[in-house]
This record gives sequence, C-alpha cells and structure tokens, in this order.
Amino acid sequence: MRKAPSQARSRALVGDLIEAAALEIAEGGLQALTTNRVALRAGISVGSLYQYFHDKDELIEAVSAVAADRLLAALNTRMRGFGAHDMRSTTRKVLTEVFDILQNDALHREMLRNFDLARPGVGFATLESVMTEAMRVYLLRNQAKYPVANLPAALFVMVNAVQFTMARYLRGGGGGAAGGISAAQVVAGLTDMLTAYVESAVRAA
Amino acid sequence: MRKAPSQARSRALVGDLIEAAALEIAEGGLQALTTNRVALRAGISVGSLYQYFHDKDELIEAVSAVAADRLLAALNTRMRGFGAHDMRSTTRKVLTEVFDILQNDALHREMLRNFDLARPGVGFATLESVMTEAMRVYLLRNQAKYPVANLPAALFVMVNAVQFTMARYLRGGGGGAAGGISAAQVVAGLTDMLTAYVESAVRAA
DNA sequence: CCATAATACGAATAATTGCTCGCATTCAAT
DNA sequence: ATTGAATGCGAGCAATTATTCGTATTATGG
Repeated sequence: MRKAPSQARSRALVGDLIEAAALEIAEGGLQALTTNRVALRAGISVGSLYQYFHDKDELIEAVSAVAADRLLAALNTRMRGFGAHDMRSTTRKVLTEVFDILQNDALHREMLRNFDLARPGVGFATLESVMTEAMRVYLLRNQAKYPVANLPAALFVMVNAVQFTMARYLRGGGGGAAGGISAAQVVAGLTDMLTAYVESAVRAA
Repeated sequence: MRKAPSQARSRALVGDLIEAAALEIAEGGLQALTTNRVALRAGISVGSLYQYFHDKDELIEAVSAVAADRLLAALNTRMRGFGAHDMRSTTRKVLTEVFDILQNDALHREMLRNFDLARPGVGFATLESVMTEAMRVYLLRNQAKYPVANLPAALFVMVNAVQFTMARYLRGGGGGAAGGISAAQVVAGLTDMLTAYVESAVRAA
C-alpha cells in the first residue's frame, strides 16, 4: 500500500474501493476491472485510489487477500462442531464444504473463472498453505497408521490435485470435459483417490 | 482462419507467422505478443497477418494447436518400443516423458508459464482428450482387474490431478510451494496416487 | 480559530495496441 | 501479353486505460 490511511474516512475509502473492485470482478471478470470504473462505482475519485494503491495490481491483490480470508473464515465456521473422524470422512467433509462455498459466492466464482489458477501466490496461497499444514500435521500424528514416504512430495501432489481439479470443475460449469459429472461425484472421486493413496502406504510398508 | 492460403507463398507466410508468434511467446510470454511485433519478427506486414487470422486470439490458438501437436508427436516417438507393461510402469513412463518434454522446450515452458492452465480448451485440450481416452480404454479393457466405479468422474479427477500438478510444478521452477521437490518425486507421487486409486477399486468390489 | 497536514478530486495525459483500408505487387489462367 | 484474382503492404485510426498533478476540501493539534 502506497500510504497507510490514518484517518477514519480514508480507511473507509480503502474498504469501499476493495469492495467495489470485488463487485466489479464478480460481475464482469478481471477484464472489466478498470481503475476508473472501480472509482466510479465506489463513488470515489481515481486520484484517491492511487493515493492508497501503488497500482492496479496492488488493488487486485488486496481483493484476493480479502477473498481468501473470507473463504478460510467460512470454512472454519462450517467445520465447527465436526469432531474427530477418520480420514475419509474428514476429507469428504472439507471438500464438500469448500466446493459449496466456492460455488455459492459470486466473487469466488469469478475469481476462479478469471484468475490464473496456477499462480496461487496471487490468490489462494493462504488456503493452500493452511491445507498443506493441516494434512502434514495429520499425517505426522498418524505416522504409525499411514507411514507416507516422502511427505513433502506427497503433500504437494495431494494439495495440487485437489485444488486444481476442483477449480477446473467449477470453471467448466458442467459443460466441457466435466459434462454430466456432479460436484458430489468429483468430491467422491477426490476423496477416494486421496484415501487410497495414503492407505497404500500401509501395504507398502 | 479468415481465409485459407491457397498459393504456396501465402502458406509459407502463415507458417512464418505462427513460428514468429511462438518465438515471441517463448521469449517474452503472452504479454509480449503484439500483432505488430509478430509481423515485424516474421518480416511480414500486419495487414497480411489479418488476412489470414481473424484476430489476435486466432493466432494464439494456432500457436497452441501447433504446440499441442508437437507435444503429442514427441510423446509418441518416445513411447515407441515401450511394449505392454503393468499400469504402474506405464503411468510412470508416460509421466516421466511428458515431464521431460515440457521441461526441455522453450515454447512449452513459456506456454505453461503464461497460459491460463485451467482453460485447457485453449491449449492442451488435445493432450487431455488423448490421455482421457487412453485411460478409458485401458480401464475398460481391464475391467475385471480394476473395476473402477463411476468411470467418467474417476477419469476427470485423474486427468486433471495429473496435468495441473505437473503444470504447477513446472511453473514453480523449484521455488515456492514446490521447494526442494524433484521432478522424479512428483512423478513418483502421482504414479503412486493413481495406482493406489485404481487398485483400491479392487478391494472395494 | 489558525495552520498545517491529510485527504479528495477529476480532467487531462501519454502510451499502448488491435485492427482497417487504399494502394502496390505477384501469381495463374487464357 | 493480358487481365483478374490473390496476396502483400504499412501508415494511421480509434479506442482503451493506467496514471499524474494542480487544486479544492476536510480533519487535527495547538
């Protein structure tokens, strides 16, 4: 951020700007995001925008940071009260919820549709690292049960397999390569695949 | 294509244009691809470019089609003489080769770096459908051995898991989330995951 | 109140770039 | 050779858009 807003009005202004940018993305995609349009929508001058964001990219980053936070918060809420279960149930639950959240939020839908998914540094790096960390802890804790070899590589493969397959499905919108496959089926497939992978370590050992 | 080149010189021109565009992408990424630059590089006028390509996107599509063909051809060559093996060996072989091809070709590297991976319709749709089809045939043929349930969904999950995880790794360039993981380890992980998934169907049945 | 810093404004700028169009050149058929 | 079609040219148009800067307004500390 170019300059930190110190007064209350400027903090509100920055918030409005991010919100307007989010709406703009949600409606017309990234291509519709013009600094002038955002300012117009927020009822703010472009000049003020550049007072707090060094350039357009910084604004977009701010939006995706907010979106990532929202996603994580929503997931946390939905997982509350879901106690300790076996890996399969937990995996299915998490995937189902994330799917549902992403599917029912216009901003997230459009972010998925418009962001370059393979560059998660921009957007969902937070979710990715949280997921990776959660799995690492789980697998280390249950090392006796699931002695996964080469944990870093396994985590990389699993996390990426999940997030991109989901993103791809949500993008496809039912048509294309995903024709006729339901979200539940994708969740089931991913769950089975991850579970089989982790459990295969047992027989290998 | 706006107009099919009928004379020899115009066919050559179109070829030069695509080649120049490929080089342009390979060097500076998609953002460096201006119709004017491409024409300049090809030693051809922009006007001529627009004689054969309706717009910039059509040119990019042509480039990615050529790239996809090249990838497929290279893979075919490398798989020649690789007879019938079990699923694990075959999977490992294919993944290893594809990895190697993608890693050692500037155009492919840049395409991966710059294309929106989750929109394979643009680029690697050919590879995707070939892979999907090959797996479908294999799994149907070995239905007795690997009675995979819900084949379409399973194929979708497997193919996407593979292609995006690979793409992500190749993009990361060793740093970032893929820090310290080797290509061989990623291939091993993917191979294990796919194999475990398919084989888990046996126990489920 | 005053002075000064912070904030806000928005018309104008500057650069980029996809694409067209009128004209020139080359080919192919007769 | 001739002629019409195909091909090739490239300066320039038109539209978009990120960003700046001189000015006006509002807050804050003394």
